[in-house]
Amino acid sequence: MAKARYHHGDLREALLDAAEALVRERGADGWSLREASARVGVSPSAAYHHFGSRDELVRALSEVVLARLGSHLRAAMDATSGHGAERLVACGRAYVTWAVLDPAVARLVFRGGATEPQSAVSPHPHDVLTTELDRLADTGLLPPQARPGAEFVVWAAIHGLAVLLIDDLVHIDDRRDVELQTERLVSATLNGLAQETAPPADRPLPRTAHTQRVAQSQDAGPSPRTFSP
Amino acid sequence: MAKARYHHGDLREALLDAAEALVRERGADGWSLREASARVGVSPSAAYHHFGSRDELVRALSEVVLARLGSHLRAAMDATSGHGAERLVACGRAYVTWAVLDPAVARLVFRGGATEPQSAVSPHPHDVLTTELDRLADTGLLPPQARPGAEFVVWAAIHGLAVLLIDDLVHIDDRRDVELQTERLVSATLNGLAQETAPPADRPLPRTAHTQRVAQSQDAGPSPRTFSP
DNA sequence: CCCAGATCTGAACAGTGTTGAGATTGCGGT
DNA sequence: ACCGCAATCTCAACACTGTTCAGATCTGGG
Repeated sequence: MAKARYHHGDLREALLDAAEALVRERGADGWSLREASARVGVSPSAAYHHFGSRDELVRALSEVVLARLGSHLRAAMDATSGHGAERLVACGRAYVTWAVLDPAVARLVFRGGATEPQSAVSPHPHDVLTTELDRLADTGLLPPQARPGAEFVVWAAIHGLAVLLIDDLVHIDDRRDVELQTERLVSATLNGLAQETAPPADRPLPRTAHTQRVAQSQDAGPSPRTFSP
Repeated sequence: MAKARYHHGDLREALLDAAEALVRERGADGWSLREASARVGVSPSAAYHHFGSRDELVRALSEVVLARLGSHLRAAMDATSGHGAERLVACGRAYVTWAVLDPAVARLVFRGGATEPQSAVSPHPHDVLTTELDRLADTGLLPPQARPGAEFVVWAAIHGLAVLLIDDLVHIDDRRDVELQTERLVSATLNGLAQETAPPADRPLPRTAHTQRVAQSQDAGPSPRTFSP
């Protein structure tokens, strides 16, 4: 392979791959830029022609993996023959199982924080959830008054279980038990939402970090990113 | 203040305080052991007489903060005049609000991972949740068949929202809206649990990382900490 | 063919966690 | 009151980190 070449060819991609492998081997924080560069066979400073900093590498990797997770979720749902709620349960199961099977990478991605607004993380897991809940509302399985913002309730539940597991705050030995627990969680959440009557008039609508430009053009005012304590 | 003294007096506590302040100022990872030592007025190596490593400092700090969160939750529940579900809603509100108001420290603690089994994190947030759900089951608001493991469902939901917010994956501008979203989440989860019929016979019971010695003496076999993929 | 610009190297900088040898101190026993 | 021992802290050093920058090397388009 083009090893002795002065120009690498596709160093950017190679660094992303090496970083991902290192995360998997040594944990989300147990690796260095220099190590990834060395593994690719390149000097440490070469990386700075493709990423402005180590953090930028991490963000780029996060976006790649997040998009992969998105299509994984979609595929898991489509592989289900079930109707209605079963698809959403499959989605949650895929989400949690994915995190548990690749905990280091999951930690990195979930902790990566907000991705760039213009970044094309597609399909974003949140969007997958959103379209599925739309489907449930159309089917009538989810009453219309419970639909707005329901994706955040479901996402919080699923994400919470995944994070509790990969951070070792909760421990489940068997993989099958992880799935059972996830199914219970999603079912309970969905049933709870279905039971909702009229929402309060001022129910808040959260925003995802990967907001698209469309939403930006609507509200001109600068949206504060922090609370005033 | 004993400043020029060779022996500090209570360096361990001082380092914990300095570290917490640094986390709050510069983020969960934006500080160094050396910086904390310098702020306390002590050489970097002095810290190693109280903590085996930087990670050990972080773990110790996590346990302190986690215990503080536990009693904060208990206090928030006791401050509620409401009966039944309202107490649990107050607990969730306190959990999420606490995280959002001190995001850097919350990140550190939640990411700290499993605390030492013998560590006396008391009261642990998970235990607060557990006893409250016991109360709900006793009152009859939560059917008995839904009780086992219900704390993990509720915890996952609450924790998920908190983590999504502090990691900037979801954004809610106003603090009041955070509370409203939390209330919806807890109510929905609890209602969903209340609707549960008989559970599957082999429903898994997760374990918290802060397992107490009692549980250890029951099962003699070594409990594997990882899944086999 | 040739050279502008992208790409990579090498050496350097400040800062990090961690270690080990020695200085300083407080405390319990005589 | 003293001594010695163990706890506590300092100092200097190690290997390693992210990052910068001047210069070497390659590549594609005129």
